[in-house]
Amino acid sequence: MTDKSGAVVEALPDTGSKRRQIRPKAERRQQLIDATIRCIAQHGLSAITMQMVTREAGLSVGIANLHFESKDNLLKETLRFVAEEYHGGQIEIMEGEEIPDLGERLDALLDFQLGRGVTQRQKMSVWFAYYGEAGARPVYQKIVSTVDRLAAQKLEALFTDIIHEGNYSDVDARELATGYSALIDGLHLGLLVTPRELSKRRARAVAREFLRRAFPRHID
Amino acid sequence: MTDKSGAVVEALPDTGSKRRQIRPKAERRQQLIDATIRCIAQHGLSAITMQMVTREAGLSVGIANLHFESKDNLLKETLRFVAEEYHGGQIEIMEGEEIPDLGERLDALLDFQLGRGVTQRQKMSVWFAYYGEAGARPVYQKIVSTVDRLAAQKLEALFTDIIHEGNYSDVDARELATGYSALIDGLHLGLLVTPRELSKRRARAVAREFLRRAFPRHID
DNA sequence: ACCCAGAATGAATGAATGTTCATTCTTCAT
DNA sequence: ATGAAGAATGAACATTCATTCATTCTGGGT
Repeated sequence: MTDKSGAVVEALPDTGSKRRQIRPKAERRQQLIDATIRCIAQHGLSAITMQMVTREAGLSVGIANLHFESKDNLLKETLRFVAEEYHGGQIEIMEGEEIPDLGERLDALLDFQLGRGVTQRQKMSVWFAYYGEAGARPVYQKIVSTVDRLAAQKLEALFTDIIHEGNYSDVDARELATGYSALIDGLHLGLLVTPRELSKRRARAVAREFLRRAFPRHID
Repeated sequence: MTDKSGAVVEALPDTGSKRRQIRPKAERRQQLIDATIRCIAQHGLSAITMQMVTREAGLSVGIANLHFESKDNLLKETLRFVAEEYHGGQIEIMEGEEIPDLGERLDALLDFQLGRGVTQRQKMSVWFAYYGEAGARPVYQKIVSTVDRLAAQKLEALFTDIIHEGNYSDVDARELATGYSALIDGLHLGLLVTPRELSKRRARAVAREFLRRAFPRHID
């Protein structure tokens, strides 16, 4: 009825192609997940809207409910993707036989955990946005727990190997693995919330020092 | 017009007193902040509504905008309160001369950081809910940074004293303080997201082991 | 060249939410 | 006892958002 607010939607300034394109379902899903990640990083999980995400993806609003059945589901799948990407990368390094030397493998792990890919603000924002909601949403807890547990086991196994190889005494692999994981999480948090106080370089130095104290004959 | 949905609001089941009460501004503000904390813990920062908060506080909806000018402001003030409570508690222990022995002071700090008060799910949920949004909201970053910086300085000072007293060599107070803070944050995160994998007891053991490695003559 | 399965669109809808403000009520100084 | 200051209320309003679905369009198979 109200013609007053008839703002003309004439501009699709971003994507040059106005032509409608049909693409396979898997591709569209990934496109939407990627857009969701960018939106969460920029606006936060609580401010995100479907219009925001679909516009970021260069698609129409209806498509989100076509490929994901609801906003809730899109957010869930996005978390699953990010979690698997992060933990999958870790696991690949830890169990990969490509790096025979255990000390070097540790270094590679650290590089991955505090390197370019993971510590991009975008990824960290998404990561902690979900952690923030995890207290109230068991679904999120479950998704993270599942992949987290496997990574923790692999880390413990790697530490056990190193302890054996270096004849380190007075060191508990499980406890050390818990501590190292927590340290990395905490450093990510510091990089996100107080980037002024904690540079990426210093974060790496701190983590490396932790490992050096535990495994002096493998690091440095 | 629609009489159909005329649900009779007859029940105020929670608080027995139906009588309107006038209380000083400061008290009402705290009442609302406390209710906000409980709501965030239970429903998450992104699901919170003003009706939820004011009902939890046992007050009417209008009062929130009377004492805080907007929802945004209420959330901001709630973060400020939680941040100051946590960091204030730490600082009090660290600079307090009540505990002359430095090793015992460290232990007291650890008790506070991983003890009953702080690691209640309620408080942790709130803490990380805001961290999650910090990436997208500079206001939150600033509030946390301000109090965080002071606590970091006090911790570094305490570590410096301990290093001096114990003649520890090959230890950098600043780096160690960064690592310890990150470790504690990471353990809080673990307690929140994967409580099944990480018990409070084990979290304390992990943190204590970190300190013991650094200051063996002060801890244990 | 033609057709049609189903991918993509976006205006419309209804529900939910933050904010306002006219009104009611409480308290206390007088 | 009385009046005024202002604390508290909650129905009403305007806005925003997730979801729907009638319609349009595309591309491959024949």
